[in-house]
Amino acid sequence: MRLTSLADYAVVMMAAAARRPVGTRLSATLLAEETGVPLPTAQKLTGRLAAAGLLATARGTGGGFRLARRAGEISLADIVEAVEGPIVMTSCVDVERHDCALESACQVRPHMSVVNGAVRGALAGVSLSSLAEVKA
Amino acid sequence: MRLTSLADYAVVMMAAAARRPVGTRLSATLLAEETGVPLPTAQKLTGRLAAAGLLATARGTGGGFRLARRAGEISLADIVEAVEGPIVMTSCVDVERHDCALESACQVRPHMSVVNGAVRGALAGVSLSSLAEVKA
DNA sequence: CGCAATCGGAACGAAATGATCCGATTTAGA
DNA sequence: TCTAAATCGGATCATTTCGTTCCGATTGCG
Repeated sequence: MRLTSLADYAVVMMAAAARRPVGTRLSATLLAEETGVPLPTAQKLTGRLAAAGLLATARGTGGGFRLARRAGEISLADIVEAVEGPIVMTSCVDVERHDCALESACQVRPHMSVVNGAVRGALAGVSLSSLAEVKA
Repeated sequence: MRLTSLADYAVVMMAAAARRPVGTRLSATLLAEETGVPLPTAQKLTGRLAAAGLLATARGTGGGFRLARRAGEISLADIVEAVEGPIVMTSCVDVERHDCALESACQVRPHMSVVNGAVRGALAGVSLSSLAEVKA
């Protein structure tokens, strides 16, 4: 019930990126220095974030990346899912993975879907722009 | 952003226990057979749940355990915390663990507290009695 | 045309989780 | 009172995932 430090780093990096003026050219090195995240780890994260469509990348010398969408259009859930994969409380909720010992007799599963939606909603309700604001 | 299978098992076991009439004498063996959870794992879980005050245990031949409180007074958050420890999204939220690279300059932390509360609230709002109900 | 700087993926090591086993404690019955 | 069965409790070991690090592919500039 805690998000991995990878996801934690990703959130901090994205917030730092959102604090820059839109269109600013960013690099993994820059964000690593600014956030204190180890450079190799930052590179790994940018890769995942780009693969998820949250960052638009450009290779080459003058390359780098920028936010693919406005900060207000990116939610905390998007970032977490980009790094950790789908948000699912239990494997029961995952699409077609019947490894429950009780199979269909499991009475808890339908409730889990509700809980899952509530948790995901809590994360989806927080936009990156609000995270970039300086104060609470 | 997913709870461990240990916590998953614990929820299923507690739900199975809540479905029994109040005061019924339960054992780890019984719940293991009913839920399909491996017996040693079930024993480990009952230990943690008892240590958290969710189960009242009795040793000896006629021993076993029962719910320490009414099912309506036990929330999903209680179970998860009993197995996984405190619910904290990031280490920042944890009490006095300043290992953030940015230390106090981290602008994201105050927002995390809000998110943390929202997620915890989603889990605390689900009681064990509702989980024990047969239908969604 | 060569060089520098960047992203992208692959391999390694470490930590935590999950499953298993054995010992300590307690009560029921003889 | 003593034996014995049944339970909880803690300690040990394999497995998986996470986290870090390193190296190759690609692109733009001099």
